Amino acid sequence: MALKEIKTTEQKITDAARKVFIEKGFDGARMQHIANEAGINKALLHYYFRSKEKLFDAIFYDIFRQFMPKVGIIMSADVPIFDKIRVFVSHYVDMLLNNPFLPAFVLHELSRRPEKILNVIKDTGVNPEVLNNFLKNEAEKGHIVYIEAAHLMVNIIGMCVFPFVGRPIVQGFILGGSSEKYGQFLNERKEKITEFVINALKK
Amino acid sequence: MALKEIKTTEQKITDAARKVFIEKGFDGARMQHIANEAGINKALLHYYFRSKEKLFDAIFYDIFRQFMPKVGIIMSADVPIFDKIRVFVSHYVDMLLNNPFLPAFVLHELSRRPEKILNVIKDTGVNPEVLNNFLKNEAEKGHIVYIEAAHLMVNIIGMCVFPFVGRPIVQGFILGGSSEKYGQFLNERKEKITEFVINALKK
DNA sequence: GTCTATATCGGGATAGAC
DNA sequence: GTCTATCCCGATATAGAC
Repeated sequence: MALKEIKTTEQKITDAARKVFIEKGFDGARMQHIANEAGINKALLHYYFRSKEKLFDAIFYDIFRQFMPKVGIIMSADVPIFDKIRVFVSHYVDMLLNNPFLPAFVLHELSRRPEKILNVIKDTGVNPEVLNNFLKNEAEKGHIVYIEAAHLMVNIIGMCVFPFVGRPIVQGFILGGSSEKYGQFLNERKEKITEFVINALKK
Repeated sequence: MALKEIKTTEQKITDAARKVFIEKGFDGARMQHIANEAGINKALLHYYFRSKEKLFDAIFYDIFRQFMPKVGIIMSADVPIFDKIRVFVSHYVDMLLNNPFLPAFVLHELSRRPEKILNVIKDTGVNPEVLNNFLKNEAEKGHIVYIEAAHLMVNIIGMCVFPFVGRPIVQGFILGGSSEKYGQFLNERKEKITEFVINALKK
């Protein structure tokens, strides 16, 4: 964000909505709260977006895109497989560190209203076929053991996402409650995940 | 459930509450809906449990316990490490297959009200120290590469849970939308996860 | 475009009869 | 213990002045 920027009212609203929705979820969010956060009043929300639902839709797509890993882009780079993985995990975990509450929000809203995904399937495509062929190829060359793209992707994303979406469990149970330990744990994740995945793929 | 069982009203209520809360989340659930599901009326809900919040608390602990992996029990069995992992993943994924919407619910509610975890920290302890010592031991014997218990557990749980909590994404994007493919994918998970983890731990 | 005031309704909670 | 009827607040949404 630039320093002297002047936000339009619409931007103020969407910024506020984004924040409150992520924090509270659709059902838990209050229009009043969003208005306060934006420094305006409720009526204006409805002037710009006709309903809570429409306001939600207006922000959800962007949030979803942010959550969706940029698998395609990274995978198409012309670097060895292990480097691809390193780069992907590093980028993705960085995004999560900057938006720690994003995964819980996206996953919950999608679970509650799976239809929403239809509004959102556009250019967000992941195309596992490309990755699949690549993996097959690498396996034939003997660089890695064979694994289907879908399973590999779900494995990696699951490992990246869980510490965030399951923070209370990880911090409270696995790490004994300490918030410092949790921070430390997160810092180690990138490396640990990369290591783990690469080991799993080695012959 | 036995065939001729006679449910007490309280059981009818908690069963209904469990179902509706898991489906809709706390904020999305309606007392009316729960009453309908239980075949009674709203007033009776308040007669048994004084408030929505208290009703929620009454069911949440059990659900949470179900979600928490029984790491301790399985890990204390006197079998080789790879068998432990096999058994754990198998048990845990089976539970998820039987309760596919449970993880999204638990993770969302805990994220929204992390204090709730205090009500729930009782005998659910996981004790990673035991597992940690075990892993250290196995590593020293040269059976596996060393890995911290916390990271291993988070890795495994993340891989198990993500296909469920992220169903719309997995099915919609990674698998192209087909619900058959998704079912097939789930069936493969147990084996794929076990394989992946064991490979990652091998020297 | 932005505000205040208000309509409208849904949903949690209670009163009270049976 | 279980029901019907009702209270009452909070939240979305709209009307209308400026």
